[in-house]
Amino acid sequence: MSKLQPVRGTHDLLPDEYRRFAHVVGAARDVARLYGYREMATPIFEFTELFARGIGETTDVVSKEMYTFKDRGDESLTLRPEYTAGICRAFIFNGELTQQLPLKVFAAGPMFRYERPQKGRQRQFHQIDIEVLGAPEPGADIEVISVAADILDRLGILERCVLKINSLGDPECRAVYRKVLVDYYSRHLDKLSEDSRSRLQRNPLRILDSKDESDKAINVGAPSFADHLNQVSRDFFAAVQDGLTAAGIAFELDPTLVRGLDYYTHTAFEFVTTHIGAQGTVLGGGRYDGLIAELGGPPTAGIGWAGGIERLMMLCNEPAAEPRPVVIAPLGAAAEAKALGIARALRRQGIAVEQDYRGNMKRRLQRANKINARAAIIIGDDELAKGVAQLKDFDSGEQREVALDALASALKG
RNA sequence: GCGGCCGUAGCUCAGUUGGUUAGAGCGCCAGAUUGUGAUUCUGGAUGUCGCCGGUUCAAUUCCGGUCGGCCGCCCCA
Repeated sequence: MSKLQPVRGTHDLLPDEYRRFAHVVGAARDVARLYGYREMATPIFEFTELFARGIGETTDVVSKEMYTFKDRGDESLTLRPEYTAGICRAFIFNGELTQQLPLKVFAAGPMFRYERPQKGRQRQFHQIDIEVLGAPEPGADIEVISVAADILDRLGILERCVLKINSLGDPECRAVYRKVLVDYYSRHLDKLSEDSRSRLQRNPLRILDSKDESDKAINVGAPSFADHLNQVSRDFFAAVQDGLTAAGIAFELDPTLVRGLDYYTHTAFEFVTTHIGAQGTVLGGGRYDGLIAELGGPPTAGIGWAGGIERLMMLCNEPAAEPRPVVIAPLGAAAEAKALGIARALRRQGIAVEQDYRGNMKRRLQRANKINARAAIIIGDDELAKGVAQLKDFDSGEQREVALDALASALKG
């Protein structure tokens, strides 16, 4: 038993659950397509260097959560912990992608992070992802958030989520603010929690969001980022907010919203919910104008987000039931052989038909009922001789005789 | 990485103040005569009581470890 257990933080997606998984991805894919985003995929592992440089050496994700290993050629590889770096790498590497900007892509797939699992947090988890490269305008921020809102809406969960946005400014004013903040906290070092003291150099903006009571008290007097945004950043953030309002997308300003990946600039946003436990961020992202240059590409603006498929699954209601199949139930060797051809002809017309491999009439109808079939086509020697079948409707229980060549229209009507 | 709770049939759970064959509901399987489901009735099987070790005459029950899940922190999707 213990040997057959999946690795901690991973799990099997059984058919019922996979159906909901596919429902989430399908909805996202459909909406993304409506906005002109094209789907693509990048490898599940990359050179470790890509993530170390892209995400930031000091971030939690890079410093303690990556699945990194050496392959047989002694290369250091890492299972991707997020999608953005890989897509930016592909953008830089594949010149054709740089020819028509902005590039708008949709992607989905597994991500890997060595974290302590709990509800909504696995070591292998799955994300849907949207990126726009080569668009420095606030219109891209607005659009990308709009795609997200529409996906959540299509899944029926938008009203259970709140959109929080913040501006992290450009590198210039962020550096200034960071310094001001570090100075402020340094003056209150003795009252800071242990967590926050370690955050002070690594990611001081995080302290603003601390849940520690003592930290909260200090935060009351902390300098605010809004006061330190330069004019460019201020204008940009205002344009994003105006656009969201114009698009009819509700949002809340959250000055404590700080994303943990180094590459973010300007807009940061999250759709959060209180319905699925502590891991309430269902989708989040932001702008990363410096990332592509940092990775060695041509200076190119970027913005995007990732959504946690498992978290979205927890929140959304059951997808529409699948179409009910028809079961073909032959009796005897001759009918069984004939049924194979009949079933195939019906499937070619788009009718879902299932045929058991064994069993008498009772067993076949029992199984038909179990798989929620809508009808059964019953064929024995008598029917074979007359070129007909008994068509039994499971909901009404009624059964009637139908000519074999009229089966398709009878089942469609 | 830190703190806490939990682990009994496929599922949801009860139970043993340590003591013969560990239970229920749902589900599953088989029957209620010849080629007809679901409903009803009758019968049946569920299981190393997560795993390893310790204490004990005796452990599923107590203790330790381990694996896994969950809750909070951290972090994030």
